[in-house]
Amino acid sequence: MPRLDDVARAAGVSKATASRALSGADGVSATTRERVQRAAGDLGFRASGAARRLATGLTRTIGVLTPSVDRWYFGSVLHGIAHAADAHEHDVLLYDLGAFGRGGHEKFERFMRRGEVDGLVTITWSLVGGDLSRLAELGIPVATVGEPTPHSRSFCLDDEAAGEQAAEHLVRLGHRDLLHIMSETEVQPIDASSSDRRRRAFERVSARHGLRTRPVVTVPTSPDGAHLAARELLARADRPTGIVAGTDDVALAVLLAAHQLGIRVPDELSVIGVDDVPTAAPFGLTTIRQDPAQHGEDVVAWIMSALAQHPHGRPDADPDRSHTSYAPVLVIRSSTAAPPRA
Amino acid sequence: MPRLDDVARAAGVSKATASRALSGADGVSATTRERVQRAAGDLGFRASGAARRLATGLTRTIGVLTPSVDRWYFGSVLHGIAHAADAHEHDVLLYDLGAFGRGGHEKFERFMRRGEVDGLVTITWSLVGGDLSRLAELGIPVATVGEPTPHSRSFCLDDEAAGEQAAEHLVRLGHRDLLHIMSETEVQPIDASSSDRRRRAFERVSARHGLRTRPVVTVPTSPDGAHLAARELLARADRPTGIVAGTDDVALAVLLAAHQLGIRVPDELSVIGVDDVPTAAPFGLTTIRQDPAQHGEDVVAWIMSALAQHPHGRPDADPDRSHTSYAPVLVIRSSTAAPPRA
DNA sequence: TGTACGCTCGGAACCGGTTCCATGAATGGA
DNA sequence: TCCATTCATGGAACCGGTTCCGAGCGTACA
Repeated sequence: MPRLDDVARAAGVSKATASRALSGADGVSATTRERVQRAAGDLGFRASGAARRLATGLTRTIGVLTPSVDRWYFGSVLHGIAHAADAHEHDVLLYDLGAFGRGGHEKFERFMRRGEVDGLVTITWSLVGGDLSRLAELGIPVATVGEPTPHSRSFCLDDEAAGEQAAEHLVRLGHRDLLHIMSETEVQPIDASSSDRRRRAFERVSARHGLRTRPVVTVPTSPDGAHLAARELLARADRPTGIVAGTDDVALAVLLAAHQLGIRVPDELSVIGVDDVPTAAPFGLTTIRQDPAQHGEDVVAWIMSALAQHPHGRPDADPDRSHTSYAPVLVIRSSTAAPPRA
Repeated sequence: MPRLDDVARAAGVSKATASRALSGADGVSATTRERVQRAAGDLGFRASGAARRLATGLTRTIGVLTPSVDRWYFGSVLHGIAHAADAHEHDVLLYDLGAFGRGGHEKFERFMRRGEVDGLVTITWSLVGGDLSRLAELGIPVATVGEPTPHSRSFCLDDEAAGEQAAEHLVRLGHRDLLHIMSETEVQPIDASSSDRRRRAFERVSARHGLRTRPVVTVPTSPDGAHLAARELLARADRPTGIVAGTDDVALAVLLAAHQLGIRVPDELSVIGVDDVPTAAPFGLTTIRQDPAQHGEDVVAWIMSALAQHPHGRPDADPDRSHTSYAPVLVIRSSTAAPPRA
C-alpha cells in the first residue's frame, strides 16, 4: 500500500508538496501538481483517512441517531441524509438505537463514548431531553428531525397544522362526530411528541366547532395490533362518521377494518391520515403529505453550512437552535366524503 | 480535551503503561491499572479513535452497501446488521447507493476511494459482478445478503424453495391455473436475481404438474404502479384461479385490486406472497416467511469471526465464499383456498 | 551467593498524513 | 543595480495513540 512518501519520491518532491498537490491546496505550480497527481495515479495511492483525521481533526462523517430504520418515516429521512451527505463527500455513521429502554440507551452511551463525527442528526423519539442537552455540549453541529426541540436546530412537519388540516377537512365536508386514533409511542414520552401535537390540534378543532367529544384512542404500533384495535372500535354501535388518524399506518389499518366489517368508505365512514406513505395512493387514502427525505436533505445542508463556518465545532456562544417547520399538504383521495345523512 | 499523556502524568506512569492499562492489555499490575482508570475517569478522557486507527490499522467499523434503506427488506437487514455490530462494539458506515445507473455507481466509486472499514456487507442488487469482484480484492472480509454469489460469502433465503413452496401450496389446494406476478427489478439485472429464481421455481412446479401455462407478468415496483397493473390483469375475462406473487408487496397490490373489483379472496381467487411483511398479517395474506434482520445479524457474526482470525484482512489464499441459505416457512392465512368449482 | 527467569514498566519509534515556518529563486519597482 | 515581495518548495514538528524492546527488580532454585 503506497504512502504519501512514496508518491512524493516518485514525483521528485517533498511530502509537503505532495500533500498540497493532492489536496488541492494552492501554493503549488501547475506542472508540479500534475506530476504528483500522475505519480499518485500510477502507484494507486489512496490517502489514509485515519492519518488525515488525526492531522486535521476532521472525520468527514456525520452521525445519525435513529430509533429504527425499518419504518417508512425513519428510512426516508435516512435516505435523504445519505443522499445529501454523499453529495458533500461525507460518510454516514449509523446508530440504530432501537426503542428507548430496550437497550437504546446503552447504544446512546456507546455513541457518546466512541462516536466520532463532524456533525450529528438525531431522528426524534430516540432520546430524552437530558440526552439531547448532552449532545448539545459535544461541540459539533447537532440537529434534530421530527421534533421541534430547544436543545438543537430542528426540522419537522408542522404537526399542529397537519392535525388541524386533517380535522378541518372533515369538518368542511360536514362531519360533526369525529374520532382521533393515534399510534402509541413506544418510547419514553417526550413532553410533546409529534403525535401529541397532532392530537392537540385535533382537539382544538373539535372544540372550536363544538363537535361531539370522544376520548382519543391509542392503538398499538404494529400493523396487526392497530388493525385488531381498529376492528373492535368500528364494530361498536355508535361509531363516528369520520376518523382522523395520527398516521397513515393507523389510517390504513382502519380502512382495512372497515372493509372487513362491510362498512363502506367513504359513504358510511371517512378516514384521513398523515404522512402519505407509498401505499396510501393505491388505497385511495386522503392524507396530509410530508416529505421526510427532503427533511433529511435539508438537515444535512444545514450541518454543512455550520461546518463551513466552524470546521472544528465549538460554534461559539450562540449556536443556531432555530426550528424549521414544513407546511403540510392536504392530498384528497377517495377515503373522505360528506357524512351519511342520518 | 485530555490526551493519553495527561492521564499518564496524572496517574504517575508512562504513556505506554497508561495505554496498556486502559486497553485491557496484560502486563500491568492491578493497582496501577486501577490508578490509571481512575485518572482517566477523573479527567473525562476519551481515546482518539483517529489515533487508534492510525496506530492499529483497525477502524472498528463495518460498511454496508445497500440499494435503498426505505424499503422493508433492506431496512430489516440493516437493522439486524446495526444491532449485531453494536453488540461487537463496531460502528456501521452506511452507503445508500440508490438504484444502479441513477448515481449508484458513482457512490460505489466513492466508497472504493474513501471507504475505510474492517469488513463489508453488500445488500444485493446494488452491484454488478465486476464491482463485486473488485470488492473481493479489497483484502477485507466481504459478504453479501440477498443473493448467492461466487464473489463473496453470502446469505439469503432459499429463493428456489420459496418459489416452489408457494406454487406447491396452491397446487395442493387444487389449483391448475396459476399466474406468477413479479416486481420489476429496477437495477442492472444480475444473472439470476432473487425474483428470477423464484420465477424459475414457479415455472418448474408449473411444468411438473402440467398446469396451464401463462406468461409471467412483471409489474412496477411502486405500490401504486403494482396496484394499477394488478387491477388491469384481474379485470380480464380469463383470469387464473390463483396468483403466486414474487413478493408480499405485489401480493398486497393484487389483494387490493381484487377487492376493488369485487373478486372474493380466497373464494374466487387465491393469492400467495413471499416475505411476510408486517402488513401481511392484518390482510390475512398467506405467504412464505423470511427474516431479513436475522440474515443481517448472521452476516455480522461471520464478519466478526473472519476478523478474529485475520484482524488486518488479507484472509490468505482461500477465502470463505460459501453460501448460507435459509429455509422458507409457509405461513397459511386466509388468502388461499381451493379454487372455485368451475 | 550467583544465575536465571518472570513481571512491571519506561523510552522511543512507529502509524501517515497536514501544516507552520524558513529558504531560495524569480519578479517588480525605485 | 539593488531591495522588497511574491511564489514554489522543503524540513520538521505536529496529531494521539500502540507496541517493540530493553531495563530494573524480585523471587526461586541450584
